[in-house]
Amino acid sequence: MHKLTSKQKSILDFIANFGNEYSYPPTLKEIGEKFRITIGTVQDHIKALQNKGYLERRKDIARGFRVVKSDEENQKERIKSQLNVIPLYGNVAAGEPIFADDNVQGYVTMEKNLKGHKIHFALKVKGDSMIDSGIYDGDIVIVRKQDSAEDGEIVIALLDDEATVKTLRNRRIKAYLEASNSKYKSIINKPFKIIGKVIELRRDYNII
Amino acid sequence: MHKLTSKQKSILDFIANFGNEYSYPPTLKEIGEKFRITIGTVQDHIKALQNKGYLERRKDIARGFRVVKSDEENQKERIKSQLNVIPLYGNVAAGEPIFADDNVQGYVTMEKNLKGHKIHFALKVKGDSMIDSGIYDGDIVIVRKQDSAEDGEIVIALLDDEATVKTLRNRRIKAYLEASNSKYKSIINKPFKIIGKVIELRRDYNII
DNA sequence: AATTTATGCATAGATTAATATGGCATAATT
DNA sequence: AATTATGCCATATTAATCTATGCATAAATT
Repeated sequence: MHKLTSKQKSILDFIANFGNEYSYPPTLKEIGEKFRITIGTVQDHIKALQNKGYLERRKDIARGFRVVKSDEENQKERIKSQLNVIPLYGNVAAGEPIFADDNVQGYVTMEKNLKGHKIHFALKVKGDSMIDSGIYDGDIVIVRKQDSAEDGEIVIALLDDEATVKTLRNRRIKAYLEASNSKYKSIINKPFKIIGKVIELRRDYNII
Repeated sequence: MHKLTSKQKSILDFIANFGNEYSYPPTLKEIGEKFRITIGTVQDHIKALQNKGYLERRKDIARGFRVVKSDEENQKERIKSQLNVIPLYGNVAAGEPIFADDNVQGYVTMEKNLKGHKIHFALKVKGDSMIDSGIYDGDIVIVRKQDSAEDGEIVIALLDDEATVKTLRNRRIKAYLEASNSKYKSIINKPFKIIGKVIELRRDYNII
């Protein structure tokens, strides 16, 4: 891959980070002012960056830049910008509305895109009924809201008006919820409602 | 706070999300085309959004929009700004330098502050030797670099030039590494070096 | 030595985009 | 009933921005 000159790199960085302060890319003129060079010179640099594949640009479009590649720092910034901040709900007591604002204990960040653009939330796991699936008391599960799931998927279900983490069993005549702990029996004869599917697990170890 | 009409809200959303596809805000004309209204009408809507405090705009600046976010949005932004982007290393083969750039498989974000300001990295777990501690093959552990740890803490240790996840046992005469799986024996008579301590666990469930 | 690349200047012209006005109709609010 | 806000159009003007072109020099490359 073509390497950038230091001048080109600093211009690329400028373009990439301009949006942190404003919310739009710079114009040629603004770039020129920053580096005390004329527009014509800026054109040349831009052209070089395009040729080297670091920058895309829409013709005749004001501020029509798009940074394709960039250095590591910029990549990190971009990762940050693609994060989703989702609410973390605590233990939901029976009868309480699950998604009440009062229940928000904090916020968790997750990478979006990969996991579809549906609505997500996080939930703190209570109890050890899923221990054989490696989900422990106090773990945090990230959940995608949906009202159905496949056999074997770990779901959040509403049971007796309480949110609970279980494995969904869906293969026979009737769907039921299965605990991943031999101490617990599967829940077969109670009605339940699936509210989401677990897509990620987080566990914090206590730090001294 | 003034409430938005549905028209105003959809225009605000359009402006806010335009940058997801491009990397710059739209022009008045582009907004107009989207909603099949003329520029003059767009002007009116923009003015309304500005008056209500949802949108800022630079005079005479092409695409000079800036969506002013609600309180909730701002809080999320603040959370994002306190994130740390750390490298994710893959399985480190014997003899290879652990922190080589070539081994970086991606990046993971973590909330900083809480966990000290030391240097962190992430590692993909290979094998099932920690299964009884709820750490599975393919899980990602977030590690804080340090060269010692307390009894019972889960550490990343360098053993035969390979990075491995184990529980540190440190209570008797001699420290040793313990697997969390009855199939595996503890590693007592080999020299090892602690390179970090596991502070967080992440597990992705496959999404359909 | 010749060529290419990077860096720079200057300027005219074309195009894009924002602004300024004025007018009209309807719904919501006072 | 009067006022205000909303929602819409049309057009002329000004400002911002991009493009095209030619020229110059030093450094790196062939």
